[in-house]
Amino acid sequence: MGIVDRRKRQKEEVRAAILSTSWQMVKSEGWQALSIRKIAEAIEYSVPVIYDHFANKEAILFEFAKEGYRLLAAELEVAAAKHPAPEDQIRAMADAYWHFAFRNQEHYQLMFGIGMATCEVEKCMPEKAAFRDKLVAPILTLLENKPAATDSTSVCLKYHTLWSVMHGLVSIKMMGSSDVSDELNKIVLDDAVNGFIRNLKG
Amino acid sequence: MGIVDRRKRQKEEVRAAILSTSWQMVKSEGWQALSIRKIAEAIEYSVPVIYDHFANKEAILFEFAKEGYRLLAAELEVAAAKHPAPEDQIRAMADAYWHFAFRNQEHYQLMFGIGMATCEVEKCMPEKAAFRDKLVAPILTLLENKPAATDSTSVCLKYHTLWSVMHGLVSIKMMGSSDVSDELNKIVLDDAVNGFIRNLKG
DNA sequence: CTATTTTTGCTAACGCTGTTAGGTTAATCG
DNA sequence: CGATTAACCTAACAGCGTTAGCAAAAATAG
Repeated sequence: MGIVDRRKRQKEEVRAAILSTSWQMVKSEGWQALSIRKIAEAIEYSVPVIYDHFANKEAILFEFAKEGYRLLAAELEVAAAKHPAPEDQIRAMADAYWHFAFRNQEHYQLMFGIGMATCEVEKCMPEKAAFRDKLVAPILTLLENKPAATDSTSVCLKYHTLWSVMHGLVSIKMMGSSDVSDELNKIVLDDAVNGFIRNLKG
Repeated sequence: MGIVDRRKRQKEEVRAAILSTSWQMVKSEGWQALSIRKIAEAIEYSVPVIYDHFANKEAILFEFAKEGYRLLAAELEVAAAKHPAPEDQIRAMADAYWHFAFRNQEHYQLMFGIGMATCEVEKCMPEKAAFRDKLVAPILTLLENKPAATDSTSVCLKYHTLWSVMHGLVSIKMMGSSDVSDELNKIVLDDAVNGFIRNLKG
């Protein structure tokens, strides 16, 4: 039954071509410029073929958001692995988060920038949970040293605070409404993260 | 010369009708659903008339972003005026910011949510400067008690940190990817703001 | 009061967009 | 070989922002 295998393989190739072409477009012209018709032309297929692989345009962009979460989680992993102390892990991860955001602006915007129909993201996007776990780990370790604060609300609370600080800074810088230099922005992040850690230790 | 006056008045009325119709649409269907053609139909004019009042669709939305900044600045003003101590002012303003964001989601999204072509916003949007000044004031007061830290970079840095925390939290909640209850979110904000103030006092 | 100019508003089009109904061709299976 | 199924395309629908060019109405000038 090699025939059906080849068919599947060929279909997979078309799908991959759609994604790779799409990504090129997103990278070079922004996600708003992505157009089904342009994709079709680039892959040398007619328009409806694309709908055999993706429900609609958003589904294509959604794929990149998922990829973004995978990439980010991997980079956080690497950053944390370089340090034994949880506070250093948090600092390193904040650093990694910051750099990820600006080295992968398109990914970042697709992950967080647009409403994205938001079908309760965590449900249809397990990728996001992995990212969260990476951040939660060192917070948990730090809170364990401080008894009576390891309950899940505290951890959840602190994780949310940390993420907010990072995301707030990134998105403010990204929307360009910040007339502030890159260095200063990095200092702001470090300052905020240090404040967070101090607050965490009590 | 009453004639030219009436003309101006009538033109102003059309402009106002465009804005009011647009705002209704944005409120009820989201800013992405705003359509020049639908506006034209609602105000019972033909499509090109709208372009006599606004350069393009974005210019209409831009108007609401500006309005948002005016509203926000006013609410921050009121919140701060209720407290003499700068740290309480910061807390009150964070609270006001939080509530503004969710009572005025459409405004908020237009202010910060979209790239908005971002023509160096502060330049073509003096409204934003007023908002910033409101946040900066109590920070400045607090830093004055702590000598050798009143330089403008510090103030700018702290303002950015505070704004980031607030905006990060708001936008994470707004994108709906947060499975966290409202109360907890509010606690996170208070926690973060308290951490910020503690860090500020040194 | 007529003639000219200015303002005002419209129709119709251009060139896009996402999405889908329906038919045709090619390949596979019985 | 004939029937079935999968692949694929053409063409259209219904919308979008934007603009060129023209008609009508109003205001001004002679």
